[in-house]
This record gives sequence, C-alpha cells and structure tokens, in this order.
Amino acid sequence: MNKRTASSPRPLVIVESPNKVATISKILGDGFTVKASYGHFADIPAKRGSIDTANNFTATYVPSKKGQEVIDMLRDELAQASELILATDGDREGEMIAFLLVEFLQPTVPVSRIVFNSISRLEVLAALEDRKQIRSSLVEAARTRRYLDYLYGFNVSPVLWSKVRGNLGAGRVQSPALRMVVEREKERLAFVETTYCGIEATLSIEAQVVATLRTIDSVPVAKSDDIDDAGIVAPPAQLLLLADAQQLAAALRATSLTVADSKTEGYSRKPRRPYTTSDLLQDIYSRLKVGSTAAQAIMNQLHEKGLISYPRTDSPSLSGVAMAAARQQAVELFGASCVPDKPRLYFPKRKSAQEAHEAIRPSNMSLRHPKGLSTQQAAVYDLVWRRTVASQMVDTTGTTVTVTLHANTINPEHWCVFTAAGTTIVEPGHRRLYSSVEDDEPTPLAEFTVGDVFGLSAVEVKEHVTRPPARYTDASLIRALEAQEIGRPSTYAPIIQSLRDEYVWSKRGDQALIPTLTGVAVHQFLSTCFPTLVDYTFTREMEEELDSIVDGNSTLVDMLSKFYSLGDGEWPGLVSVIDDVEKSYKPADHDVLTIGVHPETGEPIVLKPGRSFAGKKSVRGTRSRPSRTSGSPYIKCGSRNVAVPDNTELSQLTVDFALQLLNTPTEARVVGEHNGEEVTVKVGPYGPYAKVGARSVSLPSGTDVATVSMADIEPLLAFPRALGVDPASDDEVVLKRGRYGIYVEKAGDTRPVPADTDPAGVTLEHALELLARPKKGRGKR
DNA sequence: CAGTGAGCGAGCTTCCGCTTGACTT
Repeated sequence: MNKRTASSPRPLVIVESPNKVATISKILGDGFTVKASYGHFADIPAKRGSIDTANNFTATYVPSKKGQEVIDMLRDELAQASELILATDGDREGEMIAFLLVEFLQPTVPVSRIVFNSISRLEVLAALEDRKQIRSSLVEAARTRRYLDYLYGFNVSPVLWSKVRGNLGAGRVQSPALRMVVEREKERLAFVETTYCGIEATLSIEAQVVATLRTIDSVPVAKSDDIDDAGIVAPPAQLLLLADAQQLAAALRATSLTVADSKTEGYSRKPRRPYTTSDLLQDIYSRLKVGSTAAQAIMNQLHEKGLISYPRTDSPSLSGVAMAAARQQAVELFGASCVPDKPRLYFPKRKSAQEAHEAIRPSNMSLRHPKGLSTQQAAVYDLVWRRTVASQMVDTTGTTVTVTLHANTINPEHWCVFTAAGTTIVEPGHRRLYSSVEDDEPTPLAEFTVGDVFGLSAVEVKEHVTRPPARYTDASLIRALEAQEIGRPSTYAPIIQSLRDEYVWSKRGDQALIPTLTGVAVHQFLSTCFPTLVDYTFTREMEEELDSIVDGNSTLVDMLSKFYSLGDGEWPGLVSVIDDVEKSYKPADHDVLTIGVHPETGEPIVLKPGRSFAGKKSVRGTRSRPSRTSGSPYIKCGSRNVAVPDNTELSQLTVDFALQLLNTPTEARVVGEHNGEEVTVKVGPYGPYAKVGARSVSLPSGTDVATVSMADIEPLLAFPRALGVDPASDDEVVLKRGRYGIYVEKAGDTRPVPADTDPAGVTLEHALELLARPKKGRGKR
C-alpha cells in the first residue's frame, strides 16, 4: 500500500465490474491502476419530484450509499493518477457511467474514454491506442431513457393507487410483461377444445414404417396446425370425426398401399448461435427446470469463478480468439472436417442490441470439466461449452425421404393418400455436441420404388385434442419480451421477480405464470386507460427516438416534452391522459370480469378488484411491507359480496363457483370464550368479524372464519387499551386499533405506532414519546 | 333471496438499468 502511494503517478483505468479488474490489470501491467465503478453508482432519487418537468426536465444524480463509498475510493485513487481512462461498457449506460464519473470525480488530469468488447490482450491494447472522448449525444440518450422511465413509472403508479389500490406499480417494462401474462390467460379461457382424428397405417414390411393419412378424396385431413384457438378449421382441410375415422380405418384394413412417389431431398441444419442471456435462461429452464432468478445466479457464479464470460448480454458474437479456440476444440475431438473453412460469425437479432459484451462462452475453451462445481453449475457450464463449440462446427446434413402412398377403399368409396417421411443423417456436424430440446431425433427412412404395393399390418385411428396456448414460464416470457425488445439482459430475471411480488403466481412445483386477480385488474385498468403505454411497440419506438438523439436529430427536451406534456400526434401527452383518467374513471363503473348471470335473479355476477387488496409481504428491497387490513378482490352479485383469494385462476371463476361462495351460509361459529363470554366469528357486510358478548371486533380482511382460532382473535380484543394519564396535561392516553393499524390517541391527537413495534409492549412513556414527535406532513408542497 | 356488527386517526407506496455488498483469525 505504502509502496504504491510512493511510486510515480500512473493512469487510472475505471471499468464497471470488479470481476474485470484482475484480468485487465494483468494485461496492462504495473504501469496502470485498474478500479471498478460497480455499475451505476448514482441515480436520480426514487421519490416524487426528482425531475423538474417545468424547467426543461432537469434532474440531479445522487450517489447511493454504496456509490458514495465507491466515489470516495476512486477520488483517492485519482489523486495519485497521471490521467483518467474511462473503460466502462461500450453501450449507452456505460457512456452514462463514464459521464457521471467525470461529474463526480472532477478530474484535473487528462481524461479519455476507451471501449473494448471483449477482454483479450489484443482488444484491450488496441482500445488503449484508440482514445476517444465521451459522446455527449449517447449520454443524452441514456439520460432520456432514464427520465422517461421515471416519468412513466412515477406518474402512472399513483393512478393505480387511486383507482385500483395502493403499493402497485406500472412501468415501461413490467406493464407490457403483465399484459402478456394476462392476455395469454384470456386466450386460454377463450380457447375452444377440438377433438380431431388421424389415421396411421403400418406397412407390413420388416422396417417399422408408419404412414399418415393426408387427404381423403383430395380433401386434406385437418392437423393441429389447421385448427385455430376457436376451433375453426382452415379450409380446405376438414375435420375427420371419430365415427368416420373408424369406418374408414375398417375399410382401409382390407386394402394395400401403392407407392405413388418417393422423393429424396437434402437435409441440412445450421448450429444454434452462441448463448445470449435469454437463450441460456431458456435452455437452463427447459433442461434443468431452474427458474430465472436461480438460473441467473448460477450464471453469475460461473462468471465470478472466471469460468464463463460476462453473463448478461444480448449479443451472440464471439471474439476472434474465442472462435479460434472453439474450432480447435472441435477439431481435437472430431477431426479437421468437423469445422467449416471459415469461422462462423453471429450477429444480434435485435436492432437495438448494444453489443457491449460477447456471447456467453467458456473463458477457457479447453477446460472441459472444471473442478469444484455443484451439479447445477457443472450442468450449466457443460451447456455453455457444448453450445459454444457446436456453434463453430459444420452443418448437420443428410437426406430426407418423403414417400406418398395411395389406397382406394370400396365401401365407403374413398381415395386416400398417405405419406411417410424420414431423415438419415450423413454428417452429424454440430449435433455431436449440442441439439436443442425442440429438435426431434431424426428417424431414417429408406427410398421406395414407385409402383410397389404394401399390405398393412395395422391401421389405427389416433384421436387428438387441441391444446390451449401454453402459459408463459420465466424463460418463455423473457424470450417474448426480448422479441419485442422490451427490457435488458441485466433486468430479465429481476422483471420476473418483481411480477411475482404482486401480479403473477405459480402452482407448487410448477413454473407456469398465472396472473393474480390483482394482476388481471391492473392490466384491465392500464389497457383501458393507457393503451399507448402498454402497447408492445412502445419500447421499440422509444429506442428509435433515442437513436435519433444519438444521431443529433432530436433532444432530451424534445422527446420528453412530447411524451410528458405537449403530446405527439394521437398522443395528447402523459399529463393530459392522467388528468382525464383521474377525472372520468370511476372504479365502481368498471368490473374486472363478468362471470355470468344469476340463474334465479338474473343479476349479473361480476369480479371487482376491491378498493384496497390485502397486502402481501414483499421481499423487494430489504424491507417488508406491513400487512394491510382492508379490502380484497371480491365477487359481486346484486347486493351480495364475497371475497376471493388473489391466486384464484380465472378459469375457476364460473357461475357455479360464484354461487357456491355466495350461498355459503354465514352462520356464526363459536371459537371459544373470553372473560367468560362466548366468542363467535361471522362474515358480515363489512368483512369478517368476531363477536364477544355485545361487542364486535373486525378481523383482518382475508381471515377465513372457518379456521380462525382464539389465538388469532385474542390479541385483537386488547384494544382499545387505556395507557394512563399524561401527567403534563391530565389527558387520557389510549392505544387503539383502526383502519390503518395500531395508533395512540391523546385529546384527539393521534400518532401511528410503527409496524415493527409490538403493540403489547407499548407503555404510557412510549406513547407520550410518539405524541411528542411532530405529525408527519404529506410529501413536499 | 334476506339480513347481518361499527363506524376517531395517516403517510406511503411506484420506475428501469448498471453492478456486487460479506462478522473473524
């Protein structure tokens, strides 16, 4: 330490990730100091009013607590440095971090910016020779993205609080994600199951050849692809019904098949591209059944062990060195012919991919089985290794034979055409290392001679039922978001996590994402009141405008004022849209769902979101929210209301289900006694409550009166509790339980008791102390 | 389809994107 401070000043290189520091230090040698910014160390504060919308959208970045320590550390380093070299990632956010480093460090030494896409000696040294300055247009675009997300989230979320319930959030990424889950659920509800039949004929030859009936009198037999979600069959295909199929199969058993055509075509499959974050999350899920958060954690662990490259990327491209190493591995295993003449290049699918990083690949391609890994880590490493090496191998090639066979039945009289197909692999190529779960194992089929006739050893009717569109899983939702260019690799797993806080749930041991009733209600509200904001193209259009800022054809103020205040074309501006919604949207006029009609009274049965749903414990951040005591989603029929759990599937919300709930007698149940008086529980018009003698006490909403026990009720009976008299004023001090929780009262003056305080332990002294504090005012001005 | 307890007081929530935090000998 002392030796270093004494040495002559050296350039200070700042990168984003501490994981990079050692590698880059090694490349640059003793002449440089390398330190990390730990990502974004500063941000605009997460509270109201952080952006001055009246004054050209100005805002101030403030370091986080951890960020301030980073800045202090970097400032100390800079004091001994000869120059400052900003080597943050080569994307929009990296440029912003570089800019903020300059802002907060206020360097007096020369500053330059370098960019490298992979950490190889060649690239890093080349970058050092190519010094640049910070691109202010890129910084402006990054700032615009950040401000727009803030304006969206921090203006729309409060509308949810006033129209649906508190603690809910809306945002550019999470709201379209929620929309996907809810719309998929509705597609499943609207889905019409269709039963269709097929006929399979087994030829009486030694090899197992099964031919499938394709047309009857030139009319195609409907396959699942021909039937849509409403059960409509696309012409000219027609459904083959069971009775007809059985009759036809019986007639076919008496016939033979004549080969009408035998066609041989080349078969060829390219390897999959190297892994991006979403590809790997998808593969980890489909092979290991590990959800996105755990999967991302495993990827991060492998990266921290130095085994794989950076695990949050949207680029499938490999560095030249990595491509050469992958090819070499393939050649060592399978010989020189298993790789093409030239390395295979891969490019990002999405236009807005920012290519700050390579694909996810082994750091050291010749390391086949690293030691000391958990089973899951080893499995993920193996996937990464296989897919990377396979991506540089030759195509899988072979031949596909398609045989067409004819049959004529006498009674009923029909002309039937069958086909059979098979593929013979000649060159396995990349398949030797990696094949996708979606790829079926090819089955070989020999060529046939036209005119040959085959008897049939079996003719079977296969009955199939169409399946509704599958629910999203973590991985498939991430893939769908990525396809719409919504969200970034560093946020894919966190997005799912935050949806799970309020808006989606899964059954035990399953990953399928099911919207909560809250989620359905919020989506319903957003799609009604803010259709533009939940449009899947919103992010893409934002990205296009950000590009025009980078190109110098637009500015932050232009873009944000169009979004926020002035409007643009059809869009009247966020302020105006929110004003309209606040004024005209009456929650009472909007049902989440119409379940049906009461069979006797004819009254509609509807689902309501509840004014304020029962709060759930959240693990977002480090604090957990206090549980709330009022409201829950409920079914309404005439004047009757019945609560429903938030994790009820929409498909369960039938008229029968509703009637069953509505008809459940609300008889009082005796749970025990308190001070010699009988305690009963009951559900009334205001929710569940307990009755002790003449006194009634509300139970927290969501309480199940069938299972609630005295242990749950006893603590509630302790309120109100006299704490004593304030010696200073002679006023009574009382501890009470109200709508918002526990509070103390003295002469009409109240203070809430903090949620982390045990009410049983509250004393007069404690209460007076609370009352002595100033009453909190709401927000600022 | 009818009928069912009482009724004191707030402040706060929220966005998306970068990146790892670590008690000792």
